[in-house]
Amino acid sequence: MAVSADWLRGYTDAILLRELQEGDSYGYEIQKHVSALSKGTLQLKEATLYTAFRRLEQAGYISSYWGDEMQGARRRYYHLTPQGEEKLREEKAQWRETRKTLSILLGEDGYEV
Amino acid sequence: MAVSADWLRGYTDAILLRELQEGDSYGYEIQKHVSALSKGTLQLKEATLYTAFRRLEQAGYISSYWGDEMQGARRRYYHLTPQGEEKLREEKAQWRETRKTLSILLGEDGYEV
DNA sequence: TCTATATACCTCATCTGTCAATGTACTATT
DNA sequence: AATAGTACATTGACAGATGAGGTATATAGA
Repeated sequence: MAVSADWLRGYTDAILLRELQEGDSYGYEIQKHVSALSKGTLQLKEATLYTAFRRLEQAGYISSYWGDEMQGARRRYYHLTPQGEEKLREEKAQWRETRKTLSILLGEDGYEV
Repeated sequence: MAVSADWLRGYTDAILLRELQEGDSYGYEIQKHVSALSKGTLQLKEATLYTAFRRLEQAGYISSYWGDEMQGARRRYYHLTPQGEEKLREEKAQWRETRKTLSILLGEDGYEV
């Protein structure tokens, strides 16, 4: 079952920041990695991906630079800034809270309703 | 920590359907109940609540009727339809999938990254 | 009596993130 | 020459959340 847009909204930023925590990377690679990690259930669309990168860079959470590929298509690499690391910590805390709250509200395992 | 808008988006419908699974209810009561269950971390805004009711009724997932209050403000009660029950099952399955996927992507407890 | 608070519902304009569609450009394979 | 893969980018449309505003009843307190 695929994870749809509305359920994804708001998590995109956290996912991208988390990916960059493993080291600098670029759009296409991150897209493939997320797809692989999620076993294909989450397919970040290109437009979503690049809009998110713009947003995150504008906010100072990531910075970017062009790779020096000698052959093949050019790549824009992204780097997690200290503010981005802090933001990621917040987003993860937010996720834990949301997960707990929704599990309660939807009546899931281990949480009393 | 409060659950913010973007993290909530898309879950509203599921939450409301789940509330109605416990029996017919009305906006104000559901709002208070959700707030209590979530220990105040999730405050459904009125506008969000009522637009969601419209959406759900239009889709056939709930039906509504006016209560016969003899005193006090009038109440519009909502009732979960069979289609709504089915929809709730789907939404809960979707939530389990989303929770699993995001826990993996954000590198949480028990899931390897 | 006047005021504030709680109950209870409703609508509209605005904002924001997602995404289909479209475009550019290079490389490798058939 | 055609097809597929890599890689980035923009734009307009769409949908859900919400601030701000409005309506109405009931009760408690100054």
